[in-house]
Amino acid sequence: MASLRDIADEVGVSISLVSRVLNNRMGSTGVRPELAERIRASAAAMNYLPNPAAVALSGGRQNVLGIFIHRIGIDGSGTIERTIEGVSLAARANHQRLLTSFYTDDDDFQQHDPIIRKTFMDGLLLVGIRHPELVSKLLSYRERGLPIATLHDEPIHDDLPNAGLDQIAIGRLTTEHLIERGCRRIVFACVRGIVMEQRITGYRKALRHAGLVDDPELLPKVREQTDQLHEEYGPESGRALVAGLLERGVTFDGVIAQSDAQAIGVINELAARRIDVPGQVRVIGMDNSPHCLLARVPLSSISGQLRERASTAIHMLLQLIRGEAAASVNLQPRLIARESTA
Amino acid sequence: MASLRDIADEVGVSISLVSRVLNNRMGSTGVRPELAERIRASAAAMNYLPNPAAVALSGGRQNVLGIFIHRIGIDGSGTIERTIEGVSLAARANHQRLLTSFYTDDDDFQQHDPIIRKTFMDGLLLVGIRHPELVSKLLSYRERGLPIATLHDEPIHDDLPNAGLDQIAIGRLTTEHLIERGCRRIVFACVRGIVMEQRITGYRKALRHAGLVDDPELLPKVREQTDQLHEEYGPESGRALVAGLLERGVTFDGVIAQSDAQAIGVINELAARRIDVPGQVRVIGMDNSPHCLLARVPLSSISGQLRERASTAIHMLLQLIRGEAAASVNLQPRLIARESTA
DNA sequence: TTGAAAGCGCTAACAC
DNA sequence: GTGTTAGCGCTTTCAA
Repeated sequence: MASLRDIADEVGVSISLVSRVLNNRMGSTGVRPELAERIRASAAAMNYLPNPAAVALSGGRQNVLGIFIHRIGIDGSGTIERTIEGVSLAARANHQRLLTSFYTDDDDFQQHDPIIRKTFMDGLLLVGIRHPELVSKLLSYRERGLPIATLHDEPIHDDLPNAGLDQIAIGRLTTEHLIERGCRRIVFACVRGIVMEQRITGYRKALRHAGLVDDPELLPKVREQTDQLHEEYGPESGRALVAGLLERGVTFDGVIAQSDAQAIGVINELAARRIDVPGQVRVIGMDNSPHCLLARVPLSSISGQLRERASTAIHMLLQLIRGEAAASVNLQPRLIARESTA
Repeated sequence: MASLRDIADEVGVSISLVSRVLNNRMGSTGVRPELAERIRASAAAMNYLPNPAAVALSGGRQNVLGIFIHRIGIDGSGTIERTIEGVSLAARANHQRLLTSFYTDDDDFQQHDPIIRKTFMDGLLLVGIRHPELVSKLLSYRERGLPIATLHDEPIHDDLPNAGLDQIAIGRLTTEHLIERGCRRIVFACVRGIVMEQRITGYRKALRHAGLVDDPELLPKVREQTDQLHEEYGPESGRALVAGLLERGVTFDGVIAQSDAQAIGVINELAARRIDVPGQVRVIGMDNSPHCLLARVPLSSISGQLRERASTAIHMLLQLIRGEAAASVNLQPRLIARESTA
């Protein structure tokens, strides 16, 4: 574990000179190029790497980003997996270490309070479900100088930049896709949550543009008894949706589900009733999860671009840390067509 | 950001005393209880928390564990997700911060070489697929004093303790389960990899115990052209398996797949051939992934106990860090029966 | 029972 | 151009 002192001794110069050379912090003055070269060579030869604790202690950056994750997406959608991987890669590319932690709710988040400080991390990235109850807490961290960015569906506050997804485009693209494939009566499943309105806006836009009617019957509410978000997006919700529609005598030739699991529930229920997918009804899901390939009919879906969003979020956070401004952005989703909408 | 000096000033004692009191490092001597109390009270009031960089720099622990993850399990099996979550919870419970990173192969792992040092972490936990090529590298880190534990299917080296799974039990329990449900000719899919032999041992044990014949035809090799492990465990491998068996005229009434995705491929192919599951053939998967509930017939499976293994691995690593010995262990898998083996 | 002082490895202001 | 010095916040010996 070579230190600056080792290099200084070997080259025969002072520690501070070595530090300045290796950090390119020469201010207005210079170094003799050949000396600088010898210093760099020695550092390389000794496999020198700054002691992060010492750097941090002497007032510098830590090069540590705190990543706090709330379980997102339903089990198996791969959402967390891809997000973490994306964050991890982006952090590595920017020479940042990651301090990862999971939390389940706002109470649990508060437990982390002690370590949410400048002494533990340079900035904080919140991932997953928004917790509006946390806003004041978060703003107080920010007041104390800790930069914060989020990776949520929607920004949680104007001052906390977010890497989101264009929710209107999700509604529009999925609907356009089904229209293109010949659907005329397209069901758009409605779950609870802040993004639904925008998705429906996109849905309606596409309908209007194609000159199709916007029948309220085609906007059925998915209402599981439970409060578990997870179940509202699960396969059972899809089965119930189909059952409800058919019971009410609603006719339809396309279904846009709010998750892949829900879409698979839809497909399974249709199959149980001998309704062919995609022959009689086309079905599309959301998330482009690994489930898509395991469904009895490979499932079309729309991708949340999680790796890209993760990378974007990291860049935003780094901007904030550098003292630059950063604004929320919404990435564009990408539609992946498979057999279920063929 | 209160420091020891702030507390010392307020109480009117020296910094070193405060340090010793708060760390309970009084050696053989003592403090006046009431003084200790005042120090502790002051620390609490000031919301004091040690500066981790300073602690690390002055030679103490960092309370940072490096977690290096190789993508494991097939996409969507939730393996990584559960593992990370388990590791994260266990680390938090033990007041350890987590330094997470992903790697894709041994070359990529080497890229991390610079930060695999005592100055960045107290210990290293390797998660995912074993890379035997890395053993010498890992041992060299260990020589330099960095404790290492692994969370692999199999230990990678005698000196690197591993939190594994009883692979014989996997073979035995799945087979016993199918026998119990009345199966007499049970197919056991054979993929490549180090654990297969043990799983087959378990399979044979169960057969023998039930007095069933061990027909080599029932041990078909899954051999995708590709080198992608991922495909060897994917749904297509399951479809191909069934197709191959039927082509060869092999009769069977049970199938044990090596992953849930493979099992779903098996079920889908059987369905395509109008063979009823579980009526004519019972099928069981492995991993107890979220896929199980999305299959057209809810899939029985066997759980890899990832959260428990993660916790075990963290404890092992902490033992090593404390200078204690730690030995590899194998946890017991747990069978979850669902409709596909009813 | 308590305090003083050195040192962990680094940065940055200032002096030469 | 380069070196000296102080200091970041803590732990730990040693002295009182």
